[in-house]
Amino acid sequence: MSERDWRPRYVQLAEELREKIQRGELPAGEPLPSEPELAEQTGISRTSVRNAIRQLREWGLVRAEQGRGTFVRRPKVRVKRSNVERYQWEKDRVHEPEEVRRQTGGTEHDTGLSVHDLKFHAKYQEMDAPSDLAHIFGVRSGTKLLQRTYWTSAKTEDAPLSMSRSYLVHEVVAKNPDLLSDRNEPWPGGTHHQLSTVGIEIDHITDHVVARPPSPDEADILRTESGDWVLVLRKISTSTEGKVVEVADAVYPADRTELVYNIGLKRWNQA
Amino acid sequence: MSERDWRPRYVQLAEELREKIQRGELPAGEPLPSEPELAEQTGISRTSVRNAIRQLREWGLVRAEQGRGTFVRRPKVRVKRSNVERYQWEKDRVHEPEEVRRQTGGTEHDTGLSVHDLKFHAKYQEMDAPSDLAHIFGVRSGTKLLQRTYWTSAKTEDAPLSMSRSYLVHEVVAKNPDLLSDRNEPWPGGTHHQLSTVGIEIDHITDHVVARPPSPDEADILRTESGDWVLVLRKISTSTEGKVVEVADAVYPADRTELVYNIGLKRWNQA
DNA sequence: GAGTGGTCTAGACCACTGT
DNA sequence: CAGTGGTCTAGACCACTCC
Repeated sequence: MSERDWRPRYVQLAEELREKIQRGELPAGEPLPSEPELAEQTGISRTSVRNAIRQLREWGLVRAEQGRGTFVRRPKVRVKRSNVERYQWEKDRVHEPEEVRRQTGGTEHDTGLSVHDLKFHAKYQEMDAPSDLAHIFGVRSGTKLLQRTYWTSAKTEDAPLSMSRSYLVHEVVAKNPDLLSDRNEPWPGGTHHQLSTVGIEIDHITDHVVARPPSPDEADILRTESGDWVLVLRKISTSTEGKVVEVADAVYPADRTELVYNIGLKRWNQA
Repeated sequence: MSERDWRPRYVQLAEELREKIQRGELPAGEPLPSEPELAEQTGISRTSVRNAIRQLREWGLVRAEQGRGTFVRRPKVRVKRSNVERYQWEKDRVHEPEEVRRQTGGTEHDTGLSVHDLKFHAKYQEMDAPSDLAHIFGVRSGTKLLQRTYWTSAKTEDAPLSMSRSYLVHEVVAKNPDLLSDRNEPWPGGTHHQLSTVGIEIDHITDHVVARPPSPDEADILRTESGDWVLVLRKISTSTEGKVVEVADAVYPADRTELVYNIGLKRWNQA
């Protein structure tokens, strides 16, 4: 006598399919049986079958494609971002000769893809500081900011995408008019070099990491599935004079991203 | 003549309710109209109303409670974890006198809650190293590990919860038998002090941050909503001798957590 | 017991994909 | 064109909460 299974039928079906997928019985890329087929096989209604499939989608195991079928997703390879090393690398790059700086940008360094795999987009806009940014910069709400939006689109499928917004105090960077136009992007040497042209050196950077559901435009650019989340990294850069000079928000698809931070500790015997 | 709205009706309803919530017309804590009520008001079926509400749940805006109603969630306050400072603090604490070490543990430091608000749980188990952990520790698969599971449950509502698993190589810590039993938890001075009793000093720590849907037991302990994700932090500690001595996985509710990393950069003029 | 959300059915039409 | 997933209806019964 086996015990009665009190779980809802759609949960039971979802679990069955999950096990089949994880045992490799339904390999990645393969379609599930169609919804009417599953309904007939299991003797439950199509609505409940759809409920089970919705569960599998929330678990990130399958992806439904309109008119084609529902397919087992291949496990996402997470792209590692080591920001401690990356930020130092970006800073060091400023004193390289221009032809070296031209060869790789931050994005290529992030993704490991070459310039040829990526399309780079940049857009500059002026805006009034909302209260949270004003507070971080230590300026009054409504102070003019330069907002720079960057996104990359990959030519190859399954490549990691990203989207970021950077904020600078307009008055600070306006000393060099070249910094105000997106026609100068991609700037060889990146933000560190841009800021160095107005006499700013960055002393330290603080990363703030949160995860949340994507906004509609983020979902669009990153091509996330329904139920996916994004990792949001707010990078706050402080100059050697102790002023916050840049705030940058980067948005990554959470299931394809791993952030790595290396932290050295003081030795006891050197205290 | 207004244009026809081609979006599905449940999406339209979801958007309408989202706007009402964000305009404050439906304040946090208030119930939505019941499902039959919404169905009647809008003239669509209850199934479609439920679809709209599912959308709002995925957006994290509402929470459904069986038998009571569907309520507007109050925006979650994120608990900040500054691991750079925290890890150094934990290391420094080892050389404090025992009565000081006894007063606060890592958990209290994390959450800002006092000992009285939290129930602390610890469980030790032996296990054979799975291949990923074996690879990190640099030992053979199947090597005996000590697995330590910690979780806190809060007495007050809405308090941040957490759950973590720590792994040590059994042979390494067995030199001090006190380290093998969970009856000695909470250990004054934490892992740094525990390891110091077998002659180990930690030199640096690497944090690996990913986000994913919770496993069923994680969802249970953290009381996450369906559709919520968790932040998983894998902390890898390396000794002054260059060996990985501890791997610890901490799981946090993603919508209540913010991780902060402070990164100092080398000065140009000191190069 | 009345009202809530959770599960479930047996249909229907639609938009999209492939051949 | 047939077959897929997406939307939608009009019912039904259940488990749970609160009075």
